[in-house]
Amino acid sequence: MSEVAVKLTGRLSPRDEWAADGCPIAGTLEVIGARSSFLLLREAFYGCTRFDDFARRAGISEPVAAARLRELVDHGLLAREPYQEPGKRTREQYALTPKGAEILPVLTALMDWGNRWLADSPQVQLRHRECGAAVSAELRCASGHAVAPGELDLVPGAGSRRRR
Amino acid sequence: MSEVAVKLTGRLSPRDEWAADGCPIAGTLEVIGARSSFLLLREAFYGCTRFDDFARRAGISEPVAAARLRELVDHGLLAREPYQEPGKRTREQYALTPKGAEILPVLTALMDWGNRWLADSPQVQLRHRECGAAVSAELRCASGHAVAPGELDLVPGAGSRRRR
DNA sequence: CGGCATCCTTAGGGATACTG
DNA sequence: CAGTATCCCTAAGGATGCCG
Repeated sequence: MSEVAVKLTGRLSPRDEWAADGCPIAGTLEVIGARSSFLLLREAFYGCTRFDDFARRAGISEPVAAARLRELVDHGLLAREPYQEPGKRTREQYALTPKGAEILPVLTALMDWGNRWLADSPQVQLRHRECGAAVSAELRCASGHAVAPGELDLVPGAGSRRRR
Repeated sequence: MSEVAVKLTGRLSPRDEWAADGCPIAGTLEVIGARSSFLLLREAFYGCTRFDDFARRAGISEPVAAARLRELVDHGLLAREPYQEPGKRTREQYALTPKGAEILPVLTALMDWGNRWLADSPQVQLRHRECGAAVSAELRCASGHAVAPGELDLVPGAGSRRRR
């Protein structure tokens, strides 16, 4: 069995101090790493806004849904907002913030991989509304080139600046 | 606070039977959903091959590393292979398979989000070796268009066919 | 409808010590 | 070096029931 040439070879090896929490991947997992968090975000993208729908469609119990939704709100990925349909009482809804909306590539990449490699799960595709073509999360550089895994270097330090 | 226009509006709402395991996202999480699995895969991309390095650099204990590595091997994301440096004894190494290599967009998307939104984690960037530009996981359709979140439709059914 | 309180089970994960 | 064995703790999560 041959070795797969996908390592980010070259000058990449990060220092050992990169243990768990000193890395943006690990940091992101601290925020959305729970299974139910992924599922709730999935439902948010699917259009869920109400508590009951979140719990039912994500297939998780209400206490868990309540806890995770609160976490997501506290971390600023979802915003809880009152809304009122004419003639009805005030209700609460959960809506994605820009910070939460940018999780979409993560979910898309997970969906892509599942579609390709999991034989027992149904295929689900995102499509570009204008042209109908399948959408996936692919590696691109800022210059617009499609990037293969072997063409990557890993560099520490400042890249795009943080927003908040 | 205004609503964010990022829902995949249109004819998207999946049926309720989409509970946890009937979705490629949930399916993928069944395979790599544990925190330590992500971290081990991260290290595999960073070039780790040996057990000790996996455990130490991922910052997890040996028993956990052993359990997760076995899972990843069982699921076909890593391959355990004997290798031998000249004049030394045989050793085992873990190498990414094509199935495992395709997790890279997931990790890249997680890294992107952490770089942008987590003020307390160090910035780490992937760069395109040829041109030096920053690499990210971005949404593209098969026709090559960059796709904004609001331009998406979700469709069930066959997309790219499974390999194995 | 949108939760919270309580109780319980399981899975993830750390520490330590030991083996081939 | 590459694990295993044991023990224990904590977090994730389900079930049920109650409340404004």
